[in-house]
This record gives sequence, C-alpha cells and structure tokens, in this order.
Amino acid sequence: MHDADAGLTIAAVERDTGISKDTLRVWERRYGFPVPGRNPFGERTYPSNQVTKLRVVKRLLDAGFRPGRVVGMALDELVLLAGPDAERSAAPAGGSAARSALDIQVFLDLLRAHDVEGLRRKFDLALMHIGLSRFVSEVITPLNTLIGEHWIRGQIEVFEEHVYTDLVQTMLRHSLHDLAARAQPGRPRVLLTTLRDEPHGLGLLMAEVALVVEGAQCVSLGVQTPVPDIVRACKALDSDIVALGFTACNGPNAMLNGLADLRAQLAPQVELWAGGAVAAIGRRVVDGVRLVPELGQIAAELKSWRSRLL
Amino acid sequence: MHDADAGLTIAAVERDTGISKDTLRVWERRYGFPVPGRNPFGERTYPSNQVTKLRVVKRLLDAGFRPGRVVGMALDELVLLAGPDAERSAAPAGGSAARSALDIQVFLDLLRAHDVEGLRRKFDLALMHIGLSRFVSEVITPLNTLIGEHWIRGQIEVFEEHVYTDLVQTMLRHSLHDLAARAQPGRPRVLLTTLRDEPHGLGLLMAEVALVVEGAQCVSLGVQTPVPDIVRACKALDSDIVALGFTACNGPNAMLNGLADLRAQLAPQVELWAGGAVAAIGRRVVDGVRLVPELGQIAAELKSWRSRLL
DNA sequence: CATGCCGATTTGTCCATGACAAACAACTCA
DNA sequence: TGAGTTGTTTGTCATGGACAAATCGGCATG
Repeated sequence: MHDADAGLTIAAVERDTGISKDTLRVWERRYGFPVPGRNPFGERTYPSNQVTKLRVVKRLLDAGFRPGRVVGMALDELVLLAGPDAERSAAPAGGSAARSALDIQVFLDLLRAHDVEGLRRKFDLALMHIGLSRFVSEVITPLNTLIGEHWIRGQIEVFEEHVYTDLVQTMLRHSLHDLAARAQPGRPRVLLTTLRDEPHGLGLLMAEVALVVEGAQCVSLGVQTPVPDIVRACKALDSDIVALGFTACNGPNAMLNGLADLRAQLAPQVELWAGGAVAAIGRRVVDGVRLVPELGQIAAELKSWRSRLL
Repeated sequence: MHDADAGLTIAAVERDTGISKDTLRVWERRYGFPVPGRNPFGERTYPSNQVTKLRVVKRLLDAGFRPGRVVGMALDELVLLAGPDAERSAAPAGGSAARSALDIQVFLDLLRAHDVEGLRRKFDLALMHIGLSRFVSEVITPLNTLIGEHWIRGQIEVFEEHVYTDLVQTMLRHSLHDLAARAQPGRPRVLLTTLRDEPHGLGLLMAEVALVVEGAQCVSLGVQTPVPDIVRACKALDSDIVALGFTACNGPNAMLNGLADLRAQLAPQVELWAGGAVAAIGRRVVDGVRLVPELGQIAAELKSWRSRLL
C-alpha cells in the first residue's frame, strides 16, 4: 500500500547487498535475474523478496560459488546449498566452538527473545567467569559464526543483528578501555582499520583486544579509512604493523586491489597484516601481506614479529 | 616509477573520495574537471594531485557549496574559500563551549600532535574530574564542533578525525556499560538508531548517555537501520520512544523522507524524536516528530514525557 | 522589508548498449 | 599425472542521452 512495497531503487540495492549497479544490470541482462519492476519513470524498482535472494546469492558468491550456477536457482535451493557448510574450504570453526556449544545457543536464544537486558547480563557474567581472552575466542567468535549462519538463511532479523553488534561492541570497548589505562608503552605499535568498502568493525575490535592483551600498542582508526589516509596515519604514528580487517561481505577484488594499493604505498619495513575472512583470497598469494585468518594466530604472529626485531 | 604515479582507476577514486563513478564522469563532461589520463586500454587514470583536489571539493560540497562554483576553482582558492567559516548559517555553538575553551584546545592539540596515549589519559582525567554528564556536554560536544570546523577547512587529517572518533566511542561505551550494569528497569524505553544513509554514530552514543543518566532504558541498534527494521524493532522491544540521530552530511531530503516514512509506519502512541543537526529541517514542520537539536534538552523532554504519561 | 510563488538552471543519478581483460573451466597432449 | 592451450564466464569501464529533484533568481504581494 505504501511505497515500501513498491521496491527499492538500484542505489538502495547496491547499498544493501554490496552488489554494484553495473553488476545488477548485467545480471538482469544475462541471467534474467533479478527482474525489477519499473516505477512511473522507467527506473528499476526491486521488490524486497528479490533483494533477499540477492543477499543470499552474494553470500554464496563470496563463499566461492560462481554466478552462473547460483543466480538462476530458487531461493530455497540456495538456502539448502548454503546449509551444509558447502564449498567452504578448511575453515574448521567448529573446534573450540563445539565445546561450549550449549552456552552459545543460550545467547542466541536471549537475542531472539529480545531480552536485551538479560543478554547483557549474561555477557557480563561470561566475561567475568572465563576472562577476556577466552570470552572473545569462546563466546564472541562462535556466536558470530552462529549468527552469520542464521543471517544467511534469513532466520534472524536485521535489528536483532544490530542489537547484538552494538552490545558486543560496548562489551569489548569497555574492556579495551580498562586495558588501555593499564598499558605500558611497548612494541610493536599496531595501526588497526578497514578499507573503505568494509563497514564491519566487530572483527577489528576483537583483533584489537587480542593484540592489546599480548602487549602490543594499538591505535584504531575504526572502519572505512581511505588508503592514502592509512598511509599518512602509519607515518605519523610511527606504526610497525598495519592490521586490516575483512569480512566475506565484499568481493575478493576490492580486497585485493585495496591491499595491493596499500602495500605499494606503505614503507617497506612496515608489515601489513590482513585478518578476518581472508579465506577467499588465501589461495592467491599477495606479496608482502601477512594473512592472519584466525584470532588465535595473533599471539604467535606477535611473538614471531618480536623475534624478527633483533 | 610505480603504478602509483600512473594514476588511480575510477573505482579507486570513488573509494578514496566517496564521489560516485557516474558523478566523476559527468563532472568531466560538464565542468572539464577532473581531466584524467587514459591507460593503454582507454580507461581513465586519475593523477594523485587531481584526487587531492577532488577530496577538498567533496568536503566543500558537504559543507553546502555547489559544484558549479567550486569544481572549476584552483586548489589554493578552494582552501582559502573554506577558511573564513563561510556559508555556515547560525550555529551558535559558542555558549557553553566558551567557558572551557582553553581546555578544549588542549585536547585538539594532543590529537594533532598524534599523542594518542596522552589524549586518552587526558580524556580519562577529565571524565573523572567533572563526571559523565558534564564530560559529554562540556568536553565532547564543543570538541566535536571544533573538530568539525577544522575538518571543513582541511586543517585536520582524515585519520586524526578517525582516531578521535574511535577514542571517544570507547570512552562513552565504557561509561555506558557501567551504567547499564546498575540500571533499573524503567520507563521510557527508548530505541536509538540512525537511518540508512547516516553512518555517524557518535551523536547517537552521546544521546544514549544523556538518556541513560536520566533513567531511561535504552536499546541502541547502532547506525544505518532500514526503516522497516526500525518498525519491527520498535514493536518487538515495546519501545515508547524512537530516537534518531542526524548530522549535516546528508541532504535534508533523505532525512525528511525517512522521517515521514517512519512516522507513518510507527504505532501512533510511539514518539519519534529527531536529534542532532536537525537545524536544516527545523523550518519545515514534520508532523508527529519531536525535534531535539540539543543534548541539553533531553532531560527536559524526558521529564515532559513522564508527566504526559499519567 | 519580509514572504511566498513561479520559471530557469543546476546537478546527481539512471538507462541502454557495447566492449574487453582477467579469472576460470575444460580439454589436449606428452 | 601434469602442464599448456583454448573457450567461456564475469565484472568493470565507456559513451551519450535523459530527466527529476533541488536550487536559484526574479517578481509580486502582504
């Protein structure tokens, strides 16, 4: 009845799905999907169910599928396809998560019951119980995975995911603040941020926690810093390491281009670490970039860096 | 010597400046700027000095200038143009800021000297000294204004602004976490977020602080929540008030459309508050939306809401 | 002098189509 | 089995045109 039903413009779809306007038009031309309607003025209007499918398709693409195979499939087929963690290569993910799987489910249940206060308290309890490091690796990390899986199948509301993100951010920043107050100046000095087309900051925050507890001195620029500004910040702050966060939400191209650009403009003695969902680019070697796909590896990498320092 | 000198592709320029490919091409056609070279394959390659100018232009546009006037000007003219805080309307800003102006300047100096650790400590000291409420209203608020002014004139680096934002966010979330742990369930229940094209979350966080210290029960969705999801969240969380944050970075149109849409879809008994830089839309009356341009008004508004409750 | 209205201009975004390089898959041959 | 060659897929870029929404300028009215 409202224009909400009339559908989204192509720009809105680009924002919501991360698929560029060019690509959306070319898919329509080649694969016959999506098939947006037209508003009175000839512009594409994408119905929300097609946008939903586009989001799922995007996830599958990032997971390694090819457009020709998935764009033509029906939505439920896609969900099925995504179900058994198909195609994903060697992401063990299960390991430590399996141990506390029961607890994790409780968090998710609280979230889906919209008991924000209860979730907050449960987070607090867990943090005090097992400590910051284990909280991040055994609660937040598997929860992220779990919520990501539900998200892909559309089994979780957008706002629920927002609530979760905001809550966790507050938890982590709270701890980070406490840690910073007690920190000693030390090496390495790490600069954290994400590239311009990566708006997710949770992974970055988790990495910062992992780094700080190991005694690194961190400065975070938050998310979406343009490459030239990362370079300037690195010089101005005399950083030893630039650590970038990635998620699977962006195609590997954007990642690789940005990484190569940055590496070329950074001083050679500065290390460039890429963390998060870099599985997609793992196969292709990027010169002068250290891949750190797992939070757990950060401690070892730091040790390695320090030994190399001599 | 590297391909860095050869210039950036149009996609890279879009990333670095935030100006869309379409717009870049159309500026070239209409205003004769930028004038990129072409690589062996006919694709545009933007030299870095033109990219620099594009960034300055973008800031001036966000500040309210029109492309026709600024795109054709030389770089130094542009900087000059931004100098005397031209074009800005009647933002009084001074008020409470003037009192502690000296202290404020110290924070800015630390930031521009890239003494992140020192800045963090100074923030901590100030917070402990004057308490959370006054910290927000007498330190963060005027600092935001000050930094905003420097930002427009290009007198502050992008990464410096990023460092500032991240630091303040950590400060505020730290306090917010402490407050939440002690909070009693109470009314009103407030849902905080921003519309989809508003990515700035600092103001939202400040508002959350102001609300929580007054005893409101807040749930924040963070930034950029689509309207339908705000509606769903409001129902699911049984909120009394939906509070939206705005900044001047987006045209008033997006604001007004979004506000009207949201108001129409929200239950009538739910109040809709719009905070932040709503000066731009102040003139046009939006039915059923309460404008709260200043943080200081929040306490009074809450009081008013509670009295209306009976 | 302030205010409101109307035409002219500015400006961002959209459209259609064509083209091509880089990545990938399939196949051949030693 | 492995390495090289060929065909296909796929994202991105280019061109030129079009138009709606916003803005500006002038004009009339209170």
